[in-house]
Amino acid sequence: MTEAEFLAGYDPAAHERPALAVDLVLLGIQAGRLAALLMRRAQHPQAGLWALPGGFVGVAETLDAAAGRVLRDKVGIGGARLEQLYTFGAVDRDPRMRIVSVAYLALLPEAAVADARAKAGLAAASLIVPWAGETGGAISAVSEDGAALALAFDHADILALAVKRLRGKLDYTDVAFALLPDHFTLRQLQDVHAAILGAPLNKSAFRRRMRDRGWIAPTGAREAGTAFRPAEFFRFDRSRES
Amino acid sequence: MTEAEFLAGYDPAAHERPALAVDLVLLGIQAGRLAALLMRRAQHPQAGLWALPGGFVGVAETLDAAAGRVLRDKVGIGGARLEQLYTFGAVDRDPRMRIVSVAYLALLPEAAVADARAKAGLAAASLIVPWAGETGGAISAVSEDGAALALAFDHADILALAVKRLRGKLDYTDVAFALLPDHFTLRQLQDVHAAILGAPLNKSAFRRRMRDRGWIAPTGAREAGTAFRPAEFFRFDRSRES
DNA sequence: CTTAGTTATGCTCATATTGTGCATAAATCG
DNA sequence: CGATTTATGCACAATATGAGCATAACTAAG
Repeated sequence: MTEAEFLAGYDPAAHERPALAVDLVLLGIQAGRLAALLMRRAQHPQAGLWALPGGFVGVAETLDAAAGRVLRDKVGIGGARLEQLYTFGAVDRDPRMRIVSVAYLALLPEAAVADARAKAGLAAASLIVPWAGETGGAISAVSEDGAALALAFDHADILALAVKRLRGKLDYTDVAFALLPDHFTLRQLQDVHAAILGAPLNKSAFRRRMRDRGWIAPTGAREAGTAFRPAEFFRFDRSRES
Repeated sequence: MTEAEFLAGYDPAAHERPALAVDLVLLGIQAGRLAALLMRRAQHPQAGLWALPGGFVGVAETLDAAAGRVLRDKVGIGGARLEQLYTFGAVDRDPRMRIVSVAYLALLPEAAVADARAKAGLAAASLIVPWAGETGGAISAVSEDGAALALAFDHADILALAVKRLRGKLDYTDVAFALLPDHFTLRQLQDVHAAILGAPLNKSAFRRRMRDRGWIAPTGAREAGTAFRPAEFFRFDRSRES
């Protein structure tokens, strides 16, 4: 049977379908560390556990649109860089029914992290991002007092994949700039890279590499109020992005 | 409203849901070039156009399982390396109804490509993989007589993304070995890389890089029947994969 | 006003990786 | 046996990265 025959003979209404949802991994920098924004589940199942914001996909709604709607309506953030991550389809990932979830990665500038935390039901969890060898170690979420947070459903897997994806794209895409304000110093940029990788970086080599790459342009402005030599502010030069 | 409230108040049966399908991009090497296996659509819509093999996801079936089932039942290949690629959710991507499709990448060794072509309804399309700058140019499919193939639905987008993903993973994962037989020469390995990248590679540098990486082990065996010095066969050394 | 303290920035040198070319090896074919 | 062709290893150049140091620029303490 060919695909065409199969599709022609298939009555979609006759079969039960999985439900389709989107889940958002909101990542940002907080206090110099990589942090995720999580919601505490108030009801069963998995009441009290921490979960990614999510919602079902409407029948006339794009996946990207569904992710944007969740970001706007549930997290209260208008714009952020959204990127599809992976689709999770384990049969028993939700105990209520079969839900296939398209995970999205949202990269928030530091100011948006603070904004979002002010909303009800949202809390930031610092992420422990160890650098255990090339591929990195296990990622775990801890609250501000250092206690490990239990995540609902398969959301720990989703979170771990998000951090790994972020790491992988870090040095050949512009993801780091999405976590920074418009103007930033080279040190801030380096700190973001180090937070994502979970490892310290060579200062000279990092600066040289970033400048040679041509993605950043000096603004001429300088930091103020520091007790030492002020650093120059740079901005992301989108025009020279490869 | 929190996520928990939303989910609790949501009656999944009350809303119309998108249908969920998987589509398979079958990539392999044929005559030294990167090729995709496509099916010609026999019926409307888009009759006569070329399409990726696909099928709907059962309500009690994992996404990976659905992809494996399509590979087995529609393509007739038992085992191949399957990897989730991206989920396509444009509202009008299928004119019949709303279908969200999880695209999978299947990497076939050269022998499996020939096997699969013997099955009814399957044909190989060579892929034009130009190297236009860093990110690569547009990917197009051509038949063996050189004519461009028109692809159904959004399958050209899916195909293009598959090749880009393959390119991106080429030099830090073992994807190339999935397209080769168990024993291969360094030249064969280089040809696979060149076919995927759409650009020639420096021979000395490539050999040195591959050997230094430690992923391949010499077998001691050599080519036979060549009109010149025979190359040594290597095998992929999975034990030293990072 | 001077000096200590701190970080920014640019420079140099050592090391590692990659690009490039060449010499030699090993097979077939005339 | 010599011509031809590709495989393999080596040497050198060019580039990228790691690491450290000298100087600059600011604040705060004295």
